[in-house]
Amino acid sequence: MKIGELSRATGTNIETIRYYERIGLLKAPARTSANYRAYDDLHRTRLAFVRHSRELGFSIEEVRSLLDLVDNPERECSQADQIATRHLAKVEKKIDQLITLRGELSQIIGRCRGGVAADCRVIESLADHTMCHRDHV
Amino acid sequence: MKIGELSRATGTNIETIRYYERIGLLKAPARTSANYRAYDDLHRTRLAFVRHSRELGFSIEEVRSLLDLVDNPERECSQADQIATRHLAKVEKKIDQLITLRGELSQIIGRCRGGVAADCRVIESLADHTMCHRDHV
DNA sequence: TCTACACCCTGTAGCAACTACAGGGTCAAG
DNA sequence: CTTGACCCTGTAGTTGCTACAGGGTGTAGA
Repeated sequence: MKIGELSRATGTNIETIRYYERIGLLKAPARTSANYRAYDDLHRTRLAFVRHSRELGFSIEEVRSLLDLVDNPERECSQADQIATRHLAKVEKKIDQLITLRGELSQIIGRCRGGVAADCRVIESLADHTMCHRDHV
Repeated sequence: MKIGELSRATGTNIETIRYYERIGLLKAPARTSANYRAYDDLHRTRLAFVRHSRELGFSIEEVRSLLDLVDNPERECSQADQIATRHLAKVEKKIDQLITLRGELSQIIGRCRGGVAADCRVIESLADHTMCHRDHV
């Protein structure tokens, strides 16, 4: 499988595949006589794992740790669970933050009654943080 | 006001203030004889506006457009409203995505029953996207 | 007066996680 | 024999900062 096929098979940008190889997330594949990368099914599986993990929001370093567990099946599963649990906590925190944000934003937008910028309630709200009812990060 | 005072007054990192000046978000202030930046209250207000906008998740370019409206008070307020409304839509989309993500993650985590990585359901789920009930980005 | 220390300056490099070239080589079809 | 699709390496750009390195300035105490 050449890099273009792997790219199509996994929905991953070619540059991204090469990037993953460069940072050591994917092992370097064999090369053809023309120096083209030649991938096999194991590479495809591994890349799919990486992509899926990334889609779920795991960082590259987290993916690296997860791949480490894949490569060492005798190790404790609890490590994977810990990574996932911590990530879930981050996601939940982010959701909370964004919901707060959404509240602030709709309040600010709701104040707009048209006219010129000089009288703009949106701009006024942005200038004056004390108008906010809640804190935001 | 020297940069350190402005930094404390607005809760902004000194490096960040200089960065904002470099990218033209803040106007370059006057300098003292020792070549120190000398800020006044207008600078403080402007930086507070920038910080608040950034806290609300507006991009630097969006902040730039908003500042443009501040500097041209005769312009239509609807531009500010448009920027904010578009941003709100982005925030709402992100919330939806994260909620989907949260669902996927808790499902994956819920499957963990301990043991070694070879039998790990978390890793299994990451390897096999087809187990997901919903799509994720 | 010396010196310690907090503060300021510029310029550049680093972070995450890619993405986008530039400038070349390879290979099969028409 | 040329066109076009594909591949290669290496480097620079993206966003929004943050972190130095290697200097200068200003003031308080010994």
